[in-house]
Amino acid sequence: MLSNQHITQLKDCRTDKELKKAFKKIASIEPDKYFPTKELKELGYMRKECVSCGTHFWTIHTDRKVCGDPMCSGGFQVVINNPSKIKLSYIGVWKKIVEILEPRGYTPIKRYPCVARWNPTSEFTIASISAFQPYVITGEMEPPARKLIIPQFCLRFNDVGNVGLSSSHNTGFVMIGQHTFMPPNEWNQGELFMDMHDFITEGIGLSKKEITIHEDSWAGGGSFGCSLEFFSRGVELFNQVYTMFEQTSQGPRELKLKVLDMGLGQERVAWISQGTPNMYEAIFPQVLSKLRKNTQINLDLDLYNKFSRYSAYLNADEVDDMDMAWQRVADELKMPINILKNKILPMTGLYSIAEHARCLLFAIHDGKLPSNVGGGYNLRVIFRRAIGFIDKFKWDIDIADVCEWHAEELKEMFPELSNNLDEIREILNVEKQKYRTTKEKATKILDRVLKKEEINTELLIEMYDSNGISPDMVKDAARKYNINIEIPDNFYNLVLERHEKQEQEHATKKKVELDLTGIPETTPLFYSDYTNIKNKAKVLKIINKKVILDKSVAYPTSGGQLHDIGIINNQKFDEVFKQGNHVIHMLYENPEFKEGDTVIVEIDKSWRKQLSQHHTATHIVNAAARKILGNHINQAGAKKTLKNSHLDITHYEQLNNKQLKRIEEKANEIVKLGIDLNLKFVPRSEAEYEYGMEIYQGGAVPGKEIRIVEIPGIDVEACGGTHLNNTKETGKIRIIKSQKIQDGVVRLIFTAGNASEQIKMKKEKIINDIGVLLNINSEIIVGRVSELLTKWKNAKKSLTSGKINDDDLFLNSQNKFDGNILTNLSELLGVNYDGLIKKITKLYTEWDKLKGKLKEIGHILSEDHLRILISKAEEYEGYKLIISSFEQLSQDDLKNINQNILKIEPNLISIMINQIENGFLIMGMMGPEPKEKSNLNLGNLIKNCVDNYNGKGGGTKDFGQGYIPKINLSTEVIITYLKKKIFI
RNA sequence: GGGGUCGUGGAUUAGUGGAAUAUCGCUUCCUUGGCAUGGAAGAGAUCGGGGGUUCGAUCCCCCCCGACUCCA
Repeated sequence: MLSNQHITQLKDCRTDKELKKAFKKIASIEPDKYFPTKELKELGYMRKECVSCGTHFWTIHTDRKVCGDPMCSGGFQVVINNPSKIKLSYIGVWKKIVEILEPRGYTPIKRYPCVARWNPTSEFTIASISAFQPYVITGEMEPPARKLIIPQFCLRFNDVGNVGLSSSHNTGFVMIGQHTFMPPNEWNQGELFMDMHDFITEGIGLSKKEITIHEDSWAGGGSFGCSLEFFSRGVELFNQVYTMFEQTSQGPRELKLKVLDMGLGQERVAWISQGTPNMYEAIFPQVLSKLRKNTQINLDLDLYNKFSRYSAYLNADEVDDMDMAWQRVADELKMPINILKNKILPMTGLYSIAEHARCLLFAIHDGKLPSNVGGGYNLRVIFRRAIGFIDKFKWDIDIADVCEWHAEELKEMFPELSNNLDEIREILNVEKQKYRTTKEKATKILDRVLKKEEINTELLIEMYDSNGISPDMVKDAARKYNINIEIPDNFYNLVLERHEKQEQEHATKKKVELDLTGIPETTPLFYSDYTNIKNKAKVLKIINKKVILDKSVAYPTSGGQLHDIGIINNQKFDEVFKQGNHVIHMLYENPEFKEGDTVIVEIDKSWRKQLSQHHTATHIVNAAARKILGNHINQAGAKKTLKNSHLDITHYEQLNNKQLKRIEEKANEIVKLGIDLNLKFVPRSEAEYEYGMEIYQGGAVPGKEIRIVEIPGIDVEACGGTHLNNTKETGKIRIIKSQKIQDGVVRLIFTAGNASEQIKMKKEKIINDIGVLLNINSEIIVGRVSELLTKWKNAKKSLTSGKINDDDLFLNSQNKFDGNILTNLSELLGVNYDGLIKKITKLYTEWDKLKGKLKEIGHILSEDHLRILISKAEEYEGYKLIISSFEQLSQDDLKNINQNILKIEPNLISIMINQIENGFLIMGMMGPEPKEKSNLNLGNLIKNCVDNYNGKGGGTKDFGQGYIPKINLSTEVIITYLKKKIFI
């Protein structure tokens, strides 16, 4: 179909963008070849070129000069003289398309989740075709039907700022897809075009004179084709993409499977059909009427009617200066900007709340939680934007209520949304609480900063980036202090620049790949029975110590499960990994066999068993967590090693010990039930149909046939790992700990089988060791350690105060404790299990030393002794000056003694020399009065002194300390030197 | 996935390479018939945990734990 000349033109296109551009040009030169021009002409359309933007378009108006784009044709004109003859409700749109297309051979199918677990390239479903990406498009998977229509709820967050403000933006919307997957000989472009054209004219009742059709092209993921966009009154109703070609290294060629991708906005069609002032009024009228009842806001639909024609001017993406844009709209409407804003903004707030609530309802229902990272962040942003409006206008609205109203309004079309409203309410409550906390924190920070610092751009960026305080918030808060804040126009660009700079510094490493061209793929033998640990195989390739066989039982690291280890002909391999579908065994030493030889592979049985136990346990824990915590639990990641396994689950808060215990109990119940696992390969579409999209817990899985791991009645997942034959073989599951690894994701770390025994023994050993250390029974450990901590603190205090309580010198608590000893100690001491022994040992030895020290220097610290020292004082500038000498004390001791002297007589100067094994410590302090008035600077004096003897030290005027290393020197000499310096 | 900020008595926090701030709360006493209040004294800080650098680390460096936040 493509001419040689065009093939040459397209061949060098490397990006989708280049492809799209090049192909658009080619198609526009020969429209008859690529577009259904025959049908268009028969319908009476004429081809024209827009004088404004140059796009080729089709119309039945002989005198029309511009295309249907709102920029060229002057905004939306949906409301005045509404063109639609048939009024369709929101759900009515779907019903109507079913009514018209089903008899023409299209199968209506259920929507896919808007959280795209099956798709490795995208987190959210962003278009109806996403449901079939990538595997249907690549031909790896059969579509549910070759000709179908689907009401697909999609999420797009790139235009959040425009929602509510413009009359037609959404973060969540239904794209009704018309899709066909056809070999070239069955491809009938004209028919596909006519089906939709008939829907528009017959189904919605738009006359041909209301329709403008643009020629365009499309490219994505290496495929490309041309497309027709249908416009009416400035609104793009849908885009019908005919994907016919693909780009290969040899150049472009016709696809074996031609894909029709038609996406029609259900919201837009409902809008144009009803001719409401904006889209929102058309799509959720019941929710809006409830919101209006709650808020009692004045509705000026007539004004909105006019406003909506110009709201495209307020597109935040294209407008630099928002105030100017508002002025422009105000000018068009010939009214003062303030009045316009006061009337319109509450309405836009209400629309935003309604729209965002609907999006949250779908997204959370489909398994995404608000979070500070990943796609969840988008949910947080829209939630906070909605709450922002509620706060701003002081409305009494609970977003969870709004979600419930949506579920009700959508029940006929999407009944599933009503299933877990309570859970969604709880999730939103937690999210609201987080928002409140953050906002309070922000207020505090602002208050502090405004009192103290000058606000510059640098600080604005800093506050936004690390505390989420937007410049607008700063401006608001600054008003109270009568401070004017300058916000640069390009503020958000500055934030971006800052990120780019930081991110550039972290370049990523690229993986080295082996050249395996021409080598057959390895047949995996690890899918059937995990106890199958040995096979005969032919050596296909040897690269250094890397061995590739024709088939192998050895499991390569994948799906979060660690590889097997074992032997090939008595030679050890300690690593197995995968490149494509080749399994590569990494030998310890150079192989003694050669390519073409027949060898025996055998893997380590207990290693394999432990990993299988951990893997099956992971599925069990996942199911248990969902049973205990709710339907919002999905797997967000997992890793199984020999030592333990961890499973990341989507949950909105840290788990407490009680919840962990319940999950553990539930998991062990499942183990005890002794359920046989069902492992099988099933065609993908069959698996999805039978078990639902929840099977993709571990993420996307490639292949026409996918392996299903089923624990009947408990859990079904698409999974390639090694699994047990019966849940009983898992052994005891122990949850070791949980941690929140990011907002909305909690990690459960647990063990199964022998690893559980190891953990149990390890814990027992720790408890035993502590018992031995303190020479007590385990039941009083907690009481005793807690006592130790208190008495350790007290003893430290005794040294500074000089007051000794004899009770602190003995440990005698007999308090019994019957909870989890290690958990309790961990919390008490602020260390994890592994650090317990070390910490307790440290506390004990320090306390023991302190005891000794108290006995030793108790008399030094006694008031009598200190008074004796004071009585030996000399006079310096009218103050008492003490120079005293000690032996074998620590720097802290000197500090304590000095402090106690100053407690008795605040206005004196005290210098101490302390001889220790490695030399001398010097310390000096003075009271507040000499600090104020004396000429003596202790820091300088001591620095001078230690410098003189090759030591080091320093300090401030009223405090100095230093160290002189061991040299042939005596305390007296130092004292003499000091005195000489003081009394010059 | 990539960055940033923060972690100091029960709460909110100041602070800095050199003896750990303040406010609220708490305890006791005084004032009053009692309460609110007022006055006085006092207790309360493993400066998130562990390493390192240093004569000296709450402060600087590294690792871990926890909280928050921005971007894709």
